[in-house]
Amino acid sequence: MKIQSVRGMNDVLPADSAAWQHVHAVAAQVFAAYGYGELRLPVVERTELFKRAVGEVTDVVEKEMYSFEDRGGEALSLRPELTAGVVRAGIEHGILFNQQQRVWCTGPVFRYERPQAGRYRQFHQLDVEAFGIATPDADVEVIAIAAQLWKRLGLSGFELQINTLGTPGCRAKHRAALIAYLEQHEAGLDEDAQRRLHSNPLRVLDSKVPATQAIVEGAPKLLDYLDEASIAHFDAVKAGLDALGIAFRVNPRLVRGLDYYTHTVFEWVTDQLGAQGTVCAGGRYDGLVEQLGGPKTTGVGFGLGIERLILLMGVQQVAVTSNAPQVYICRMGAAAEVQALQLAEALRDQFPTLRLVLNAGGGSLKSQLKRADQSGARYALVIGDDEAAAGSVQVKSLRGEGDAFPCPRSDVAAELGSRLAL
RNA sequence: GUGGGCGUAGCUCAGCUGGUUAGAGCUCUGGAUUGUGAUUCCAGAGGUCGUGGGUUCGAGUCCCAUCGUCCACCCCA
Repeated sequence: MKIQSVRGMNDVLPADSAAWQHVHAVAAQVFAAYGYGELRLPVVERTELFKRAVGEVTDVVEKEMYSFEDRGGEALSLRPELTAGVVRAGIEHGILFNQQQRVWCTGPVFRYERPQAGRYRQFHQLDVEAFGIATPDADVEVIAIAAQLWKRLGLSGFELQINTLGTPGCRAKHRAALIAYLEQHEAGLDEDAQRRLHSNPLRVLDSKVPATQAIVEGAPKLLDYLDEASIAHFDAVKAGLDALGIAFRVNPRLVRGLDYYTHTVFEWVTDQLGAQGTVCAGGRYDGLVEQLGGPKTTGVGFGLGIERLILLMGVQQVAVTSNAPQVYICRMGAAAEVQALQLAEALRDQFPTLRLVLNAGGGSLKSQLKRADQSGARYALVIGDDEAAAGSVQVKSLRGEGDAFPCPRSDVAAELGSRLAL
């Protein structure tokens, strides 16, 4: 029996890693452009952290966590999202006390679910968080970061959906009223809706079942429970997005699955990825830090699914910075092999960004050139007995830039430097 | 956890109502061209037909189980 990777946990092969490197490079650049600093965190945290942050009765905590006891009996979990760990670390190192803090984080997260298109058990997120800014300009900033990222990656076709959940107070009042209303009509609800009634009543509002929909029509609306400050906050977010020319749609049914959200919630959605169209999602979580034992401070941020982002880049065929070699050196004959070895190292010394492959493992010139071609290199350098004796190198274009020509060895660096703009 | 599709060469797949030795394309290796790739031609290598059981004179093909994978539901990035 061959040993395979764990279900839903995938390898990224060299042919695909260029896209990942591109995403990380562009993201790091964008986050820096907004003054966000990177946080690197452990993949494992105490299970208790996620129970308290994400919510005890959420699907993520109830049935999707990889939880285990370590040898010392500690209850630990592979992180199912990044925000909880970011907040934990922020509190632990005292960087959330009485100050603003802009941070980002990336890495693998884990959820035990059935894999499907755009959903995996180990997946990767980019996470952006702004702490200590209670005003709606932080909500706008965080959304703008995502928009900037799409712009720089060359992605389009998203719909930005936004909604407000108000304060925990109005949210709770609405929730109570909603549950009371739905309980009165429980018999008329479909099976799914009855199950969600207590676990996630806001989700019932989203039902597609006609009978349930009819009941939902008369249900208490969150909008009616929002206080003036919440409405003003939401209006300011919308105004900020308008000012930036970021199109959005208010979706009153937009509810996030994690308990900690307050006020603004948003999703960047695409219809190009099948059933899992949410690429980036987030919102404000003003109570979370305090709830985890930190100071009373606000937070707003988002999580972005890298796999979904990369799938979308494939669909939209966006250009990715190539990491294919630029030059491949073919060599045969004892003297030439040594000269080529020295030349390769000298070229790398002189041009730190040059991507150069030196043929290894021998082979006929024919087979070496075949490898050169398939490596994606633009030029092959050929050094055989003749060139070794003459102190020259043959420069050969593999991409239709004219015939091969001999070049004195001392001039090779200059020749490549100008041709490849090194 | 529920439902459906699919498991045949490294990859993408064909293989009829069960019937000799399981095929193609791509890739790879070698040759045509003593040292010139990508095009062309020739040759070669590469298979426990996912696994286990059953039916049958005979199973890649039918049945059962199991594992894997993909898609969808639930939920979510």
